[in-house]
Amino acid sequence: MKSNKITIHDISSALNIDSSTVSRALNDSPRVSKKTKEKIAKKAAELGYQRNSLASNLRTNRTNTIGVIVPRISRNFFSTVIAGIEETAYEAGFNVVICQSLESIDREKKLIETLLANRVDGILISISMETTSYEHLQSYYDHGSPIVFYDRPCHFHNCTAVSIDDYKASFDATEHLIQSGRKNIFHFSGPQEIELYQNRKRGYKDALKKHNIEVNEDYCHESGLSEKEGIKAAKKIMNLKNIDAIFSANDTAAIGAMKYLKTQGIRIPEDIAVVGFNNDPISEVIEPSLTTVNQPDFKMGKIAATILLGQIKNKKADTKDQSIVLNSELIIRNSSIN
Amino acid sequence: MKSNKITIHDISSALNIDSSTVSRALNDSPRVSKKTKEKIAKKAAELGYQRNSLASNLRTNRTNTIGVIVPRISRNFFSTVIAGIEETAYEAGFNVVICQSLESIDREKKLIETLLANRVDGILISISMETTSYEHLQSYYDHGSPIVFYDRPCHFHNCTAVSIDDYKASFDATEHLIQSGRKNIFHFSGPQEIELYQNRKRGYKDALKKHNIEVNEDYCHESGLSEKEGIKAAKKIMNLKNIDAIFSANDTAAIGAMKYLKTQGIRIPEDIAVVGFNNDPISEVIEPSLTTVNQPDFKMGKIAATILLGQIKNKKADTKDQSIVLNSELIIRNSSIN
DNA sequence: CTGTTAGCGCATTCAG
DNA sequence: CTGAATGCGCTAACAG
Repeated sequence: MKSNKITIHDISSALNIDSSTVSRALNDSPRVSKKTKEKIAKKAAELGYQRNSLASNLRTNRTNTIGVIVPRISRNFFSTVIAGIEETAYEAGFNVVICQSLESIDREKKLIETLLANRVDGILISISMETTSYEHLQSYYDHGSPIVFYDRPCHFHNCTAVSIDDYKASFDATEHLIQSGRKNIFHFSGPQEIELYQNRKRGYKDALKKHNIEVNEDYCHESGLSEKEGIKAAKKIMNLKNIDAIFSANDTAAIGAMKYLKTQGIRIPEDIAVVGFNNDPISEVIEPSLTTVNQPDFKMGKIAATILLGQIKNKKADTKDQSIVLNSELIIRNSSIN
Repeated sequence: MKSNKITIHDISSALNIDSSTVSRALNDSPRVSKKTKEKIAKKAAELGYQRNSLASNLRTNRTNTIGVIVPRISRNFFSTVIAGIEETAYEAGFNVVICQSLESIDREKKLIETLLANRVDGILISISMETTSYEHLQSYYDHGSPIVFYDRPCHFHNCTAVSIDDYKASFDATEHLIQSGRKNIFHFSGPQEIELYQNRKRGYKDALKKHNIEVNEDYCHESGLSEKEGIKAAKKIMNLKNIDAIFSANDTAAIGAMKYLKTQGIRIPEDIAVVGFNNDPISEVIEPSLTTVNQPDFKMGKIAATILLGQIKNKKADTKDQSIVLNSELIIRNSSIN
């Protein structure tokens, strides 16, 4: 019914202590005696006081909230990253606002504006697949609040980016396929405007080169990362006839492809070996023959959040780490290709 | 660098128009002439003015934000509900704060407190599996802001709940199994303190009764809804020996069970037919023999959000709809059990 | 249609 | 250690 209209003034007058002291006590300022603090805390509880964070935020110009922009929360990798971010933020007393760009640059722009308008103290962002320039981040950056990129690396001023070494992971994955006897390796890739996909493709190509395998551009399928796209790519593979392995930038696409290939009587991994990127647990359950580049998801969230919170605290310190690279791990699920 | 310190006063003094008029103009009040509005809009753009919503929120005691509590964002059903909520809210100019309870009542409590502290204008909640009483919602409710339940029905004051008819859907699903010749139907259920699971179990039992099949309590497995639990239940089924069908309250559990059963040489659906609840798209792809109760997810989000926004607008109107029931649909994926 | 006045609830100077 | 005074930026009476 009636909103809890208890303010610091109510407890101030009830106790005959000035509201400024009450404010300090409630914020656990060292400048208030323990005794007074206790008295105030007790009264506050008694009256059912709840701080009005809107007022507090206005006054301090801080919201104790970080914004997280994620391409899509339903993707397991991202929801696990979010779990890591939340754990870290909650422990530090920060709130988390999660927004999904749905891989759309327009939507991403709007979200940034909204987060700016809501004065979040910092942003963690994994840019959308459509994002190739960062002007829309500029206004936020100018505002002075920190931005940390995760998963999909970016170069924007000297903002920190937390990611794995996509080049190396791709190189290793491709080399793994080569070492298990494959030569005609197809690659599912994404938009080359995005650094992540560039790096992965480079890793793929360089592994081929190292082993003196000719790079065939027809073997690279650039597209989105849905199961549907995986199926489309698989059809392309069927037409090529001689493909004996797939290195996919994404599990979902890989699963779609495998599903289709199986319907065509292809045995996996015997006929075509598959390595996917991103560790979706369904792949483990459903496609035990899918070898996977396992990315640190939860850990990535924790680390990215920790860095962001650090930057929020030392507003001044502009000595930001340029980039943090985490290790990934190749999980080989089916021994038959070893 | 410097935060955009442009306030309405800056544009007020630049134009020699009082700040209150500026405020009105910026809010598109009908009480300001079109001419003045244009002049103000132009100057605002020129100076790069951005409203400080913190101040606005403090003044109006509204945040134009709704809170969404969801058990787990990674579950496809929920992430699609969220998509529906977001679409509706964004169109209406509202922000959405998504929080996951992770099925924990403690966490749910904290989230409610946080949302209350952040003065969201309304809450959409699908209660956690641990939630059997609603005291923790009381403080929020007392505050006067509306709460709408979705998916998992609740009776809390006269708050609206949007859900499907779980009883009927379960009845139909079970009857479908019976009509395809099954008699020993196992049921994966959840905590019976939760209305949703009660309803589903009732539907299951009543369908059996209607067809004069004895209800065997040993055939009901009450537990969480993970794949792991599905496997556990499947082991129980193997011991029972005579089970020829499963009606699961959840796709994920059903998939886990199917996976295990297959490893045991059980053919699905020939030996054991399976119906799952919740429409996880992976089930369609991966387990084409899994028949599913298809719930309206996106639509549910849209409807729940629309109702909540309506209640936020007509603060006074306490004539809340008690409950909204949406239709579900049985999607039969494998014709062999018809 | 526009200006005047007065806070929203809190945190932070500056005094003591 | 505590009190008095001030204003964050905006909006909502109330006038005119």
